[in-house]
Amino acid sequence: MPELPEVETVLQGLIPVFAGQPLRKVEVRGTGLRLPFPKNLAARLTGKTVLTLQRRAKYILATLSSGETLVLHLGMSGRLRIMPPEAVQTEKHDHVVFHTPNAVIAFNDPRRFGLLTLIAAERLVENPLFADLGPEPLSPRFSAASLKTALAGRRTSIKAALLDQSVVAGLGNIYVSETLFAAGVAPTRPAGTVVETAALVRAAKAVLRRAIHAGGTTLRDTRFRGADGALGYFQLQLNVYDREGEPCRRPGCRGVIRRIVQAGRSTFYCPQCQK
DNA sequence: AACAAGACCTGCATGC
DNA sequence: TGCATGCAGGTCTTGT
Repeated sequence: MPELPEVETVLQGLIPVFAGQPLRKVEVRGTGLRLPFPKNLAARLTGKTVLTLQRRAKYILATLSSGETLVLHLGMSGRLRIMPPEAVQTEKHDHVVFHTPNAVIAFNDPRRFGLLTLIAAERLVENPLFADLGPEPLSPRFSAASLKTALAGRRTSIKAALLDQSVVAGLGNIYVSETLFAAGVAPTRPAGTVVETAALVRAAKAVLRRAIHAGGTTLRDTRFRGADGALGYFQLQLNVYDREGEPCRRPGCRGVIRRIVQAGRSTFYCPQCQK
């Protein structure tokens, strides 16, 4: 589920039921996900109030009245299931369950690539999870000039470079393919040779904004019925991702979408449109 | 320093 | 039906 737009969608759904709320009870099942859970996790959360909620890259950050920040990453398969207190259901792979006065929120993650930890707020930026993150793609810090600098001298493919969270923080496998298509850049080009950084930056911002808009629309009316952000994909028209063998959507283009594997991951592109 | 490959997990679709 | 294979929206570690 989780690239930047999906995380943003989950965050927007979480804010009304989590921000400002006291954690009356927290259930922790198992010993951890990608990283072990912190010691005494349930005790350190119980009775604390969630002060603010924000997103950084693909992480959700909840500052707590204890001075710690609850850090959440959805990995590949993480979901937050928001339930009214009178209709709580437990599911397989529910790892942490938060109880607030108005909602019960379950962090469910079958593949367990997700992450949930606590970090002292003043030490957040120096934490290894965050220290090397690049600029937020929707911020002015992600610009043609900054991308040019980040790509300079790099011989890996532009596809792999844009997936690198230290180059830009939040793009994932779907939106890198969509960005390269929108910018007309072939995914195999060595990153350091790509001069179209202005086009790439413009494309990435546009693709992400559209995706956030689509995801947000879906979430609004499903918030209490298993909102999971994945629904957003039903609304967003993808131009290349998962469209191998299908015709290019660009008007007048006779190209057929191809799938290749780069750094172990699928890349989709139109050989006619992307040079 | 930068890069590709492997590792971590479970679930699902496909083909025999 | 069972079984094997390959695939999945991420990121960290390993070895070159």
